Amino acid sequence: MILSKLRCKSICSRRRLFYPLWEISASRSCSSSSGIFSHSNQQEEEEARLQITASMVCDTILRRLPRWETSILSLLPPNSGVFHSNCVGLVIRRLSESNPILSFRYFLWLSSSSSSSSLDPSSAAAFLTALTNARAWRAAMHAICSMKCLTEVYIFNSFVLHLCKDTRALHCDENLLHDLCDIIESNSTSLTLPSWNSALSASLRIKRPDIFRRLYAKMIESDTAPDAATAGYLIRVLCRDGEHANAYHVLRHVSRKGIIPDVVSITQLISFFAKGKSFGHVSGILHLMISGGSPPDLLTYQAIIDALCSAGATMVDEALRIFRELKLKGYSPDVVTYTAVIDGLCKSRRMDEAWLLWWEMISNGILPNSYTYNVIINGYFKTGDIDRALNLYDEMLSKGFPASTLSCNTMLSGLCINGRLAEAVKLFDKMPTRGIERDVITYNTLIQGLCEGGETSDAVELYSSLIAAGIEPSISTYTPLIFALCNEMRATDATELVRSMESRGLVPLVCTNDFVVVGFCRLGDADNGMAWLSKMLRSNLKPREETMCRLVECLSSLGRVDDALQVVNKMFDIGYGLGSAICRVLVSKLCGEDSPQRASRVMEEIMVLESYFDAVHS
DNA sequence: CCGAATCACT
Repeated sequence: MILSKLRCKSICSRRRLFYPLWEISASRSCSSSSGIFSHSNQQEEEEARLQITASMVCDTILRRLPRWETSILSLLPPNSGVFHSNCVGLVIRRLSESNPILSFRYFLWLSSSSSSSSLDPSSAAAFLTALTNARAWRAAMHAICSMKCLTEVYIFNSFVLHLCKDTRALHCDENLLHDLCDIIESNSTSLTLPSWNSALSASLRIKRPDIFRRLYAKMIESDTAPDAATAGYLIRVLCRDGEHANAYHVLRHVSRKGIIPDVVSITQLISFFAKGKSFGHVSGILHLMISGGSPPDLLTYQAIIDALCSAGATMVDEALRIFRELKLKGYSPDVVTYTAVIDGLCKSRRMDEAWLLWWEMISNGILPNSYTYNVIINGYFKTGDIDRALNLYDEMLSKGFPASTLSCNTMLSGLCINGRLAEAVKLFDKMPTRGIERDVITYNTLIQGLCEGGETSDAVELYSSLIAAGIEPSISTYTPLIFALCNEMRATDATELVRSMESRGLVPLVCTNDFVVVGFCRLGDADNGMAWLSKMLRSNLKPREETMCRLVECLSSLGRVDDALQVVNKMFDIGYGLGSAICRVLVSKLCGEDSPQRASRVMEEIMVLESYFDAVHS
C-alpha cells in the first residue's frame, strides 16, 4: 500500500539522481588520495560536519516522526551538506542496515527533493543488497531503474537470483517477472549463466512462456552460452507450448555437443512421444540418455510403462518386460509404477496377474492407495467379479480412503455393466448426502447404464437433471441416449438431441449418425433415413455397411426401388459389397412388380457393379 | 525438492 503510493509519486518526478560512473570514480580517487597525503584541517572539518548531518538525518528518520521528510529540511539547511554524496552514502548505509524499507523511503524523498545528490557505488550496493534481503522486490526494481548506471554486476545478479527464487512473490505480483524482463532487456549489464537460468526457470514456474522467450532471446543476444540446465528449460517450455518436434531437435542438437539436459525435462519429452505411441523416438531418447551418462530414472520408465499399458492389450507384455527389467536394474518401483502395470493388466482382463502384482507390491512394503484400489476394482467389475470388486471397495473405505467422485463413478459403472441398476441408482442418489460431488462422468455413466438397461425414460430424465444442475454435457452424455431412442422407435426425439448437441458445439460421433439412419428405417421413415444418410455423405462421414443395407432394405420394402439403387450405388462408391440377402430382397421386389424389363435391367446393373467391385478387390 | 498414475467415451 505504502509502496504503491510511493511508486506513483516517484514515477511522476523521476529525476536523474546520480552522477555518471566516471564522475563518481573521479571524486573517489580524489578523496582517497587526499586522505593519505596532506590532510588539511578544512577537509577533516568538512567530513566531521557531514557525519553529524548524516547522524541527524538518520535519527530523525528512525524516530519515525510522521512527517520526517519535511522536518529534515527545517532542521537542516541546505548548506549543512544534507545532499552531499558522502552524507547521502552514510545515511543510506546506516538505514539499509537497520530498516531497508525506511532506506527506500529516504531514497524516494532524496530523488524528489534534490537533483544533485549522488549515491556512490558501495552505498548503492549496500542499499540494493538490503532491499534484496528484505525481499522488497518492487522497491529494489525501482531503485535499479532510477540508478541509470548499475552499480556492481554481482549485486544485480544476486538480485535476479534471489528474486527468481521467490516463487511466492512472483505469483502474488504477476508483473514482477515481466518488469524484471524489461529491466534486463533495457540494460547493457549482462547476467551470469546462473542468473539467466534462474530467470528462465522462474518464468517456467509461473507459466509465462512469453517471458521465457524474451529472456532466452536476450540471453542468446548477449552471447551467453547455454548449459544443460538452459537446454532443459527450453525443452520444457517447448513441450508446454506443444512444440515437441522442436524440443526434440533441441535435445538432439545439444546432445551432439555433449550436453545432456536434466532427467525431468527429457522425461516430459519422452512422456509425450510415449503417449503418441512414437516408441521409435522414445527408444532413441533413452539411448541418448544412457550414452550421455544421464540415465533415465524411475519416472522416465514409468511414463513409458504407462503409455504401453494404455496402448492396448498387445503392448502390456512390453510394459511387463520393462517393469521386470527395471527391477533387475535395481530401481524400486513405487505405488505409481505398480498401479500403472496393474491397470494395464486389468484393462487386458488379466486379473490373475494383476492380483499377483497387487500382492507382490504389498509384500514389498508398498501399500495400495486410492488410485490402485480404483484400477483393480474397475478391473474386477469389468471381468464380472462383482464380489471381489465390492469387497475391495469396502476394504478401501476401511483403510481410510474416502469415497470420492471418481471412486463412485467406478462403482456406478461397475454396478451398471453387471446389471445392478437399482444399486447404482441408490449410490447415485446417496452421493450428495455424503458430500460427494457428481460430475459429468457420474451422469454419463448412469445415463449409459439406464439406456442399456432399457430405462430410457429415466435416462432422459437424468439428462434433464444434468442440465438443471448446470453441468456441461459431453458427447458421451448424448451418444447412449440417441442410441436408445433410435432403438425404441423414437428417432425424431433422437434427432432433437443431435440438434441440442450441435447447438452446444458438440460434434456427434460418426456412429451416432448411423443410429439415426437405422432408427428412421425402423420406423419405415425412408425419407428421413435418406436425408440423414446424404447429410453424412455430404459431411464426408463414412456410414457403416450395415446402416446402408438397412436403408436399402427399407426402401425396397416400400417399393422405392430407384432410391434403393441409388443407395446401392453409394455403397459401391464407398467400397462396400452387397450382401446376398439384400440382393434377394431387391430382386424379389423387382420381380414382383409389373415391369420385368426394368427388373432385368437392374439385375444386370448389380451384376456389373459386383464384378467391378470384385475386380477392384482382387 | 522436482516431472508421474485411476472413472465415462458402443
